[in-house]
Amino acid sequence: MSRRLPGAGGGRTGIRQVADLAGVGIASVSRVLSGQPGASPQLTERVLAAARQLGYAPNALAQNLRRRTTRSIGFVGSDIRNPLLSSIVGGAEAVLSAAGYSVLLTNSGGVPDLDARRIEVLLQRQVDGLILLPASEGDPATLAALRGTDVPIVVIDRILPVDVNACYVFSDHRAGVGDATRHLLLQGHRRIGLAVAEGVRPSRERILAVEDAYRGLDLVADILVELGALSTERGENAMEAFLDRADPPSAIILGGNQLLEGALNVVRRRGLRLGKDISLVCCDDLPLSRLYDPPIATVMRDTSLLGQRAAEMLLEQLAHPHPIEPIVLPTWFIVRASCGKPT
Amino acid sequence: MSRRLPGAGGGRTGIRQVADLAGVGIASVSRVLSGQPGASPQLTERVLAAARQLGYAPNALAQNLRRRTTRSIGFVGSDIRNPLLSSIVGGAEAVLSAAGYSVLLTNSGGVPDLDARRIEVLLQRQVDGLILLPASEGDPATLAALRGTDVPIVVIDRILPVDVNACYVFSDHRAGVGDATRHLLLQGHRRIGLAVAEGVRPSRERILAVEDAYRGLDLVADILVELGALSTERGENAMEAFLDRADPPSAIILGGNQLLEGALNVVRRRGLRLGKDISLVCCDDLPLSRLYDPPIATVMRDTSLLGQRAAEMLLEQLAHPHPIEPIVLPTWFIVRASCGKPT
DNA sequence: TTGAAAGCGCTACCAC
DNA sequence: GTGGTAGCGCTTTCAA
Repeated sequence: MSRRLPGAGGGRTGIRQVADLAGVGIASVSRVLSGQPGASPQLTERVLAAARQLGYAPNALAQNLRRRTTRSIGFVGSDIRNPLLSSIVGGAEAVLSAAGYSVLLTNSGGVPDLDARRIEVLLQRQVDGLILLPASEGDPATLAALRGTDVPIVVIDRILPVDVNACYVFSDHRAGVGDATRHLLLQGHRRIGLAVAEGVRPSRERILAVEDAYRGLDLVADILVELGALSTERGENAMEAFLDRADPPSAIILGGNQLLEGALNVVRRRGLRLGKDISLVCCDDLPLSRLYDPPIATVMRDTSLLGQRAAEMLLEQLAHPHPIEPIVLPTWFIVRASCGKPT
Repeated sequence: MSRRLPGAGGGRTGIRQVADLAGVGIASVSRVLSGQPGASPQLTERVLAAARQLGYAPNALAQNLRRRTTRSIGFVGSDIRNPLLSSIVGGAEAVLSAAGYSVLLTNSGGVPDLDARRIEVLLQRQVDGLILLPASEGDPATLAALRGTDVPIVVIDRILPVDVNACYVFSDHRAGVGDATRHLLLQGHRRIGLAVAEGVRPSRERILAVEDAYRGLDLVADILVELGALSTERGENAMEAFLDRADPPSAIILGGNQLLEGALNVVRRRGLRLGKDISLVCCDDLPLSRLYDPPIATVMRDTSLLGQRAAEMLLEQLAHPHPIEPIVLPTWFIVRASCGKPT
């Protein structure tokens, strides 16, 4: 029994209305509008006219349910407010939307448990794929959620257990931090402080890079590591921890731009001269890093590209799932005046 | 042992499988899992057990199609890479996901035509509502797309024609810029350069605020306005345009943090001393603005709050559509050393 | 209390 | 070529 009211305001305009107005079957409407071959010019014409007249747009929900694909992907990150993440998201969104995909964005705020929940929601929503930059690499709930699905997963700068079946896009943190460390060592620094996040790949790589650099110059590694979150406060704490030691490092590498502001606060507060009393290198850029006085030496990378590559990799997997080698994108060190010789 | 092997058992686990395993009808499964009253304890128990055993999660697509609501909202912005936008998105996402909504994020890159397309896509995807921060206020395609829908729309810092039927969250740009201008005038500045984006509410408000400030002090307004995009290059151009004049302004207000880096480049290149040779105020913060030498005087606002309020307003409209007054959130001026007396 | 069945709006198969 | 029609997986009457 049809419950469509006659005239305006009755039912929403669906494929049925278009078919009626054009005087054809709904199958034909579907075919024409989805550009499938095998419709006569005049039928095509009639359908198009009717659709235009009604301002018809297909209900993606129904299409998706039927087609068993949503052309949407889920992005799971910790905090979009972080310029790093937003740049990655921006890069990924550009590629994905150009390919006709929509991005479902979730923010866990760094709470692992939320990561898991958000992933479950995304999977319920039948996303076709996932791009992940989780706060932690080992959260059981997150891993369980991930193991329960078949959709392609691309992970950025994290390593998940093999049974999760993900693809990877990494930054070559070793290159940039290695160069930075070598520079510091050649300047004469012998004890280096390293403040990094806990339990994620970039931190491990950075620590290894520093160690390697010592070794490469036949020096005995003398490294102080501060593990913790990535935040302004943490930047302050770590910096103070380094400087309060009886044997403070003469150079410090910050494993994240979120730490920079805090670290600089401490430097100022203590009246230290950057590049003289203490040398500083920051991983990842900030808009004014280059213009700071003195300019902040930085380990750079193209974060937008990181997102783009992740998206491309996902699209590839969507088209044709297959095991694939991780992509490794470059980082590079830019010497600036925040690094100087030790006193 | 709840994980199903791929391919095992034939069909994906749907409500049907749960019903069969529990030996009940699918209607009962639906009722139990959506927490509707009127199911006996033992039925509930059986269904829950079966669902758990199969690792069943309802297909949100099917639910949404049937319920005619998706619990998703679309966010349309120009560039998520802009810290301002990412902070707004972050605030909105937090509120929305806490309320059970997902966010579909789109980035137009500032191309008005893309704004329109993205909105159409979101509407096809049946989002329940829209949060907009469009690049332009007057793009015909965008407005047409917006007029074609009934979903609640919340617009941030833009004004759309009344026939679009949107709700608004504004920043009180006049307060902050007014205070900044008064400060500059009281310092003795008489000619002020203002670099703002073209054709959007914040720019109009800022111009008015500057004019009002002159008037309030019984001064004849002497304002130079540079209209354009918001980018580093534009910051350079605008700054050069101001400084190249025969009668350059002694103080400059930048209507967007995207302009700051470019403006500072020019200041440096020309060897000008900020706060002495030229005074500078920037609208919206950057992580290192406060630590710059000299610190950058800034018109502040809580951008995350902007996103939160927008989200809350949308949720309100979702629950109960009704005309509602715009929300206006504060901005405030923070004097810093980049402002000084004119020479 | 429970279940069968009618769709939600669409695609794709199959017959004409 | 074209148009019925059977579902996609779910919710929600309605009847039992």
